[in-house]
Amino acid sequence: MAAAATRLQDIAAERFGWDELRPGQLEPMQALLDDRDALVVMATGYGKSAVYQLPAVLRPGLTVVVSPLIALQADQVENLNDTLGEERAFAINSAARSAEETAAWQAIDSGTATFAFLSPEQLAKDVVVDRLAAAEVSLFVVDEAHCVSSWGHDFRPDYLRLDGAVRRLGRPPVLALTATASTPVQHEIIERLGLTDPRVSVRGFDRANLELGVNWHRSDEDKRRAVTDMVAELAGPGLLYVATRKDTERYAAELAERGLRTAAYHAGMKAADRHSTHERFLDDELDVVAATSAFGMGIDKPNVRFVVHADIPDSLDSYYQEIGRAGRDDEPAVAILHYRPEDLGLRRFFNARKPHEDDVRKVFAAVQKADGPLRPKKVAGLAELSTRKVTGLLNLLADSGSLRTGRKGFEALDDITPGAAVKAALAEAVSREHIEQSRLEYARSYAETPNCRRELLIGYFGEDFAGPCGNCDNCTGADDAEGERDSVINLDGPLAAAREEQAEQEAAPPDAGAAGQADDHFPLQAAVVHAEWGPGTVMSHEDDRITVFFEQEGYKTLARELIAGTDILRPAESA
DNA sequence: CGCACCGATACTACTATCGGTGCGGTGCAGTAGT
Repeated sequence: MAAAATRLQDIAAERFGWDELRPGQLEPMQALLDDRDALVVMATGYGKSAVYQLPAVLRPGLTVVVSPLIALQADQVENLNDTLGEERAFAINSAARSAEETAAWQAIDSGTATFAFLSPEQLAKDVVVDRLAAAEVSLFVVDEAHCVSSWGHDFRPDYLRLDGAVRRLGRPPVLALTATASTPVQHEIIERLGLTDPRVSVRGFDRANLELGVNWHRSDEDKRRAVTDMVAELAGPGLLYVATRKDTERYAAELAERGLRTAAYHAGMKAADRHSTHERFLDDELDVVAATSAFGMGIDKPNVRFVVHADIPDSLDSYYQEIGRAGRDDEPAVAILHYRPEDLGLRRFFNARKPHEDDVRKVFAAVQKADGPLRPKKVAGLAELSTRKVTGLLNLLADSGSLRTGRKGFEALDDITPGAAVKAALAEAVSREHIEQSRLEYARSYAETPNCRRELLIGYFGEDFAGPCGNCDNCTGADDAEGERDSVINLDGPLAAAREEQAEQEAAPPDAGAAGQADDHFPLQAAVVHAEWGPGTVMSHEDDRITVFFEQEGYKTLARELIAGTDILRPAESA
């Protein structure tokens, strides 16, 4: 083991110029080299990419990297080819010119390519998977793996079909990488990608240099004024996240009037403008970008001094990811949420997208009538619906137990009636909506808690952190009502030490039992069963209650008093 | 779900309120047209 580590270290220095591998990188690398799957949750900038780049170069064959954005793929390809000093990384996507595409496939076919970057949509195509399978695929990497959970269910359903592609590629070891994943999201990534006994490493959850705060507002007007005032005063560069496209432009205009160098950013803007804003922000030519959630993935800028949210995001997963773009240089930075309970309404609206019963019925009927398994595209033709919509509905029908998936596509189970299938699918959709709502409720509890915000935030990610942290508004008693943010007291000593320890802690796999402080019967991360809500995992402890993530219902908070001495909640029998 | 906007109404001269309507995020891929 020690010899292998030394060898990895040597090659890291020789091929990539990395003097030292960091704690948390070596173990998953070793796992991959031993043909074992791995899940790595690591802050951006810490060196996630190294975890696959090194094993990819060491092993013969092709490493397939699934990456959600074409722009991100282009950056990764360029960086790799620069570092390696030869053309060994290629991207396959719709943006490529045909000559580039031909060259990429030739490199893959002939074995000179080491890395192939693709979107999940590419891997939904038989021709693509077949051609990759012909090259020897020795490693399968899913970058930004939280997208599996956050986008797969309705936005980009091909994310949920990646496990099929992995099997058809000969089941190489799979590595899932992300900067943000709460324990339920980690579980979902493991399940959806079909990871087997993965080596799980979680690094650097606490960002102690981020000062956390929430400002409450009664009216929308007050909130807008406070947001503009705050952003105008804070030292940049920084990010202002808002919920709607219109607001990005509105805030950008108002801040420009205050003399700031600003730009709006959202997905409806022209690609050239988006690119230019991105570049100007990285080059310190902008003080603040007012953006929707479209901005940020792939941004690794060290000196972002603040991330202000004018509207609450849909979950703490999103919030943590967005504020995580501040203070990467470890210098002080602020993360302030401007909150109105009314803002939750928009998020509820976004969560409440239910499928139409008729569409579900059509899709199930098409699959059931077929002689053999069908691919989504084929079903889409038969049901006269878009492939994307059909893929989502097929996933839903499969999740609710009416369809099974194999190498050749979807097949109906023999004993399911269309009525039962539709009913189960709609129930599954309701369950998903409950889970989404409960994630939103957790975000709300962050906004509304009178206690240490860092404790709550880190607790959401399944780690044990006992506040007070000394660097959030609730710990320092910063006066929110008057918007005074100057008199922040920094506590040092034991708290700082606790943070150090937290950062260094290598978390156990999510299903490996107690990772935290023991409770009488329900330690953190313990598997439990509730009489009504079914199986779940203990997520956090508060003084008089515990929070559990239930697989069918999402997050629920239970009063200790009410469950003590009853059978309502009990430890799950170990399977 | 909440908000902005519009036109109607109410009932009195300028402004207020009500009900209806439309809108709201994230990206891929593939195709049509310059």
